[in-house]
Amino acid sequence: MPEVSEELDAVLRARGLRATPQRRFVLDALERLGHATPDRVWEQVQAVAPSLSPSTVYRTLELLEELGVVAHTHLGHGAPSYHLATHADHIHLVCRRCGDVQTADVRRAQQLADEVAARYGFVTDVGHLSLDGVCASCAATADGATGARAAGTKPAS
Amino acid sequence: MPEVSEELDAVLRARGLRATPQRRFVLDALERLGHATPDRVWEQVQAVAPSLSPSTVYRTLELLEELGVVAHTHLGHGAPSYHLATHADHIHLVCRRCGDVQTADVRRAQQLADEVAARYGFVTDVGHLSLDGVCASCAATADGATGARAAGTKPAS
DNA sequence: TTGAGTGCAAAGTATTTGCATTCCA
DNA sequence: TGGAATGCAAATACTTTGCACTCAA
Repeated sequence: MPEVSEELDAVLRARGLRATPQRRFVLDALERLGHATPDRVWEQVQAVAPSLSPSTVYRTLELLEELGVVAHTHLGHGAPSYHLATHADHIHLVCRRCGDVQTADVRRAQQLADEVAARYGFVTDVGHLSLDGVCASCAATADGATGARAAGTKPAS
Repeated sequence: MPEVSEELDAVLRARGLRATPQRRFVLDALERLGHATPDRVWEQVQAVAPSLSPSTVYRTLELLEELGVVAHTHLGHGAPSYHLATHADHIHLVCRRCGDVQTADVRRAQQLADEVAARYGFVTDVGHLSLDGVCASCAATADGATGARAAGTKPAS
């Protein structure tokens, strides 16, 4: 039994909102996926609740975000990626070649945020930080040197 | 007379592509704007070429990116933001409250990229780096402490 | 019981694509 | 002239919204 669902019930109760199975399904799916677009979440939820509509996924994710249970980032192309708020102590490395997203625990990210705060007064949300680039396996596959720009005329992003 | 346009002609010729006025307009607009969404570029271009269609803006930006003349990042919500490739030596600070985008020259960004490369083999494109957060003026306006999450139920992003 | 929450379908918004026409090389 | 590039409109993808029905409290 996922602990997040328990937390969810508590948070919802605290706000006088209703704990519905749909909301649990969406949260469970997201927990299982780690990070995912609304579309992927919907796919995943279909397995346990075939009638749950995309609208509900969008509405639920928005609500969960407002409640501070989940957060989202804009990785690559179009769809935003959601993940548990408790899962926010890392940054995302998004490969523009294969579209893969890996997480990284990087201390320097905080140093960067600190510097930006000191010099520009800008308060960075480190949890939403994502780096665009090329992952290790893609860099190995393609001809590392020259290919970077010329090779993929149609990058993932 | 913008120097970028001269460079554009050269780059296009080198690839056997045609130098059309539309392509110059798009590039000029982007140069003037600094960084902008396809939509904003189109708006700007309307002033000099009212008949230029949105499709052409999209196609041109895609081409220019492939040519390495411009680059894009995903700032806030949906629309990608384009900027000149020569303009890539900075990172973006995107305010989720007011949507404003400011640029910052931060040395630590490179250090962060270096650490990620060393530990994960991930090659970061520092030019695409953007930080999500709250800008100085917004932080000052809203109640800085508690309000961060509770206040704006509907953040810009 | 009763109104918050859901499902469905229609409406938006952003971007892409097909094709006939235009015009750069 | 000949084919690349454009403009227009239709097509897609993604997300939001209106409304009647359902069900958690």
